Amino acid sequence: MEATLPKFDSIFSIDCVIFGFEAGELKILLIERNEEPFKDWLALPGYFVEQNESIDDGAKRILHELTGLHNLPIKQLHTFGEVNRHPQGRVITVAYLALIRIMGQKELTPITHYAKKAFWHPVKDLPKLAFDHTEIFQTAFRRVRKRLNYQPIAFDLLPEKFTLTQLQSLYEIILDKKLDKRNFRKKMLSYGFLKELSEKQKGVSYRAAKLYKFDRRKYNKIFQAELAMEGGS
Amino acid sequence: MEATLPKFDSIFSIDCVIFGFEAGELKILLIERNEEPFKDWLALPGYFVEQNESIDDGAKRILHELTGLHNLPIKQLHTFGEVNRHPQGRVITVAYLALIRIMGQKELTPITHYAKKAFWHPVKDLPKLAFDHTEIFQTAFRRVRKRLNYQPIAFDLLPEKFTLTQLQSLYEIILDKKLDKRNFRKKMLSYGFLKELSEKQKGVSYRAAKLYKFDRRKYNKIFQAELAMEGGS
DNA sequence: TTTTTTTATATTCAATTAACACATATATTT
DNA sequence: AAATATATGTGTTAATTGAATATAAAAAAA
Repeated sequence: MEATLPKFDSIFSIDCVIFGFEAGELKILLIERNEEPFKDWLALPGYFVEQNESIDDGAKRILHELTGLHNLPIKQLHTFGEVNRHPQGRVITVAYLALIRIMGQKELTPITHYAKKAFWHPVKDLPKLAFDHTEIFQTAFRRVRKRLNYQPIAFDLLPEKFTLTQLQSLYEIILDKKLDKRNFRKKMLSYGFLKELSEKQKGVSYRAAKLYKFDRRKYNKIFQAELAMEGGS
Repeated sequence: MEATLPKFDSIFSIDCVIFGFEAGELKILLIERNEEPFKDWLALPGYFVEQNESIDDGAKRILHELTGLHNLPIKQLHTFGEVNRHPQGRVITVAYLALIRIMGQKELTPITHYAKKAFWHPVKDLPKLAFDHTEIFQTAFRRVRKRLNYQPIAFDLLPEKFTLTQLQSLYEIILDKKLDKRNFRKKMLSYGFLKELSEKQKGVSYRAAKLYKFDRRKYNKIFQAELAMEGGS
């Protein structure tokens, strides 16, 4: 566990691209490295996989150790295997992706000393990252952008209760284009998986908007019905 | 290169799911293994990556060595990293996927002795494969099925000149459902990337159908135009 | 009470998709 | 040469979805 590479056994690593949404901005989780190479650089949270853990388990462990966050719903993104992507030797990294809700400002506290700190950084104006992490991030962002069109991933980023305007603005940020308010609301509501609450937004200096919740149970029903229709055999 | 695992350095492997279409059937490339473990079993073409090659390059090399096929247009599919997926130790495998045209019955001839032979096997009635290769195949097939709906991958499988009926039946096989002939043809032709040839089908004992070609240049034009429209910024 | 700001809502038109049946061409058989 | 068998090739309508567009109502602040 020192700054040099371990012997050339099981040189797989994991790197995680974790998206969050806070203060109207899309952000990702970064760490400041405390180890060579790229000491003091910003990087995606990542480290080596142990021999006795699956890569999925390893990804969860590493993320926890570097950020203090537990058991995030990560999914595999892509594996990066260029020969010289790591300056000290051959390291193949499996990138993982998650979209999560940034909770109240709980501090992110690395448990290991490989990271000096962990923090949320806006996706806009991302600095140059260690290794090929900029490329990994871009792959992740492209994936998210595509997936937003056919999966309900926006609700993983929003607070539990949200207004339609907040939802729309998240779509606009990720897709990087303006959407028509009337059509957006009509379409979203037509799916039938948004539950209108009796509560309203608070603390705004203008007309308060209704709050909504994402009803995952209903979504699954609808989605499974579709699958069954298309599935055949 | 013996039957035991190499020392525990660089234990990444590659496995390839290569789809083809022949005699009206969807098939994949299999090898018969000539090495323990799983000697004599059927398996996806796969082997270990060298330390000095990228995983993409490794995949091409391995596929060539095991089947004699050159430079296939493979793309990464998914990485499988369960701890016990290989009985002799920790091996993480990166699966690759390609869809190709099965040429005239050129023999598939393994160059290495790791495989006794390589051959096309129908996707229907696939036997139990070595390692977790059945699971890898299923992941690949699901991916192909989804992708068929928004990518022109059918033309990678068909011969250069094909009839609309052949095209439709390939769709029906992959999606495992019947499609309406009139709607299918109307839609396909409406895209504008199919080029009608003056030739006709030969050797059939009924009215011969027109032959078509996929015009990739036109497809790219259309597709890029769409991307530009959606892309924003 | 007036102003400011944002929420909330409907209609029309165009485009796409889904459902549906029969005449024509060609090779084969008689 | 005529009849038969088989797959090709084609259009219309109805239903659904997507795109475009403007204004009144609610709430807080001045």
